[in-house]
Amino acid sequence: MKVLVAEDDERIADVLQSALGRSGFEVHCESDGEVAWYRADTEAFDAIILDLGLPQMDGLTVLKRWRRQGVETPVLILTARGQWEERVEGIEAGADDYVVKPFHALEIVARIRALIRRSKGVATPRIPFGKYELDMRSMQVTEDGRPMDLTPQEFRLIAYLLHNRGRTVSQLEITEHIYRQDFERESNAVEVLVARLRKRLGHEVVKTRRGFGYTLGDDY
Amino acid sequence: MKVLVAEDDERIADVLQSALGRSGFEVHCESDGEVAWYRADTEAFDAIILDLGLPQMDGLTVLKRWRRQGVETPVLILTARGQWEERVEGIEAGADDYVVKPFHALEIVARIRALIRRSKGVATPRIPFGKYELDMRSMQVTEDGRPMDLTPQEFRLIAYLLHNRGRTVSQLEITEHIYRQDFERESNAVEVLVARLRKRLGHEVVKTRRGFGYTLGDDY
DNA sequence: GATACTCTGTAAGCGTTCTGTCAGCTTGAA
DNA sequence: TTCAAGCTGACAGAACGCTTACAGAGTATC
Repeated sequence: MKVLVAEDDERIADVLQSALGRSGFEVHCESDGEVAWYRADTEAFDAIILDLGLPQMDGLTVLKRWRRQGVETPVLILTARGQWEERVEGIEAGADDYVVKPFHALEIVARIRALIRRSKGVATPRIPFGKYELDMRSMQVTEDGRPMDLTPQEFRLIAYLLHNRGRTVSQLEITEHIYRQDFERESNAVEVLVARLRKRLGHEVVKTRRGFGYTLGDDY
Repeated sequence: MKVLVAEDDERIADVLQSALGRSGFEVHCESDGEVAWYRADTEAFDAIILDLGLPQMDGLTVLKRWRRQGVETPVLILTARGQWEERVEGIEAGADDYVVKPFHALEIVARIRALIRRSKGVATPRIPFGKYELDMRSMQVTEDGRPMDLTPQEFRLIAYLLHNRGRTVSQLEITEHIYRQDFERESNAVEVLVARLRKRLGHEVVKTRRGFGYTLGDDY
């Protein structure tokens, strides 16, 4: 699950990033309102955490523009204590939930989970695929209930594929989502990783689309 | 889709070329401002990525000249972190979007996609045609929902035709948009490619206009 | 600390698929 | 009917992805 955190206070952003990251979310932070707007306009996030007091373009404006352009991603807004007018405006502008600062990071995690669950119409922390099941909370894949020992990289790959069911994801996209930013592009690391994942879960789990990338197999 | 990358830093140019190339774009690089200006003035690109700090003729000048001469191709400018004056000037000079260095290559790809989508007036990344549907995001063509396995080149061709619905596109134009820069012009590769696409989607999908080029079939 | 083990990226070799080339054929316009 | 434009099938080189072996980094164990 990919979450966008639009927050200019670096301390808060760090706390959110770490809390969400530990809970298995892929977190992307932006501190500038206009940049945040662009990103959610061009990339598919599963949820957005939006601070209303952002530089360049304030949160409310950003939110209104998203909704006007058809961005339906659930948005949780952060407001300062006592600013109830902001909350009202936020909800009217299309926010799905709000949290008042200061907050417990875990509360945010819980609410984001709930938002995503509602928006997808599914209980998301556990994703079944074939005879397997991926559990984002415990960061494990189980086969008929028995836990399988995937390596961290393997887990990230299958999680990413499962979260992008029905799409074909390119090697480049995989690289950018599960590797460091400065990662060597000409390497065949992704191919090797796919091979290793297949060795564990069966060859059909990941389907190759030559020249395009990879998808989940038809039965998953 | 043909994209011009005007960037003098060879490392950055390489990263962009590879990222865009893998995402199905036809990429042409120029490191010199004046040459870049000339190319976009004389050739039809679908989008341009422009570094503002170019030798010979700086990016802003290039951009202004294009706009003055009626070049309407969407332009995404690259600026160094913190140079917000540059961004403002760029937007005022007619840029459609900007990205701050350093950036994720995939972000550029997403934004270029969005720019092209907007400039062509195609609201959604999914374009239905007959019983088929083309999805630019997942890079797939589906028939009644079932995915078809087109090769990368076949996919680029049908995508280009769909983006130019109602027009007849010449073989030369196709060559310029979906092949490498240095591609041999006397080859009959386009004819072969059209034949292969027809074999997959049915003969009527692409109509030949002898002496002029190809269009989508009447029913599409 | 030494040793063994796991994880993960690199590199080389191989098979498969893709795609441009070519030669011969068909089609359509004048 | 003629002839250039376009079509088609065979082929071969290139591109792409898979596999395997290996090595360095990190971690656990004693």
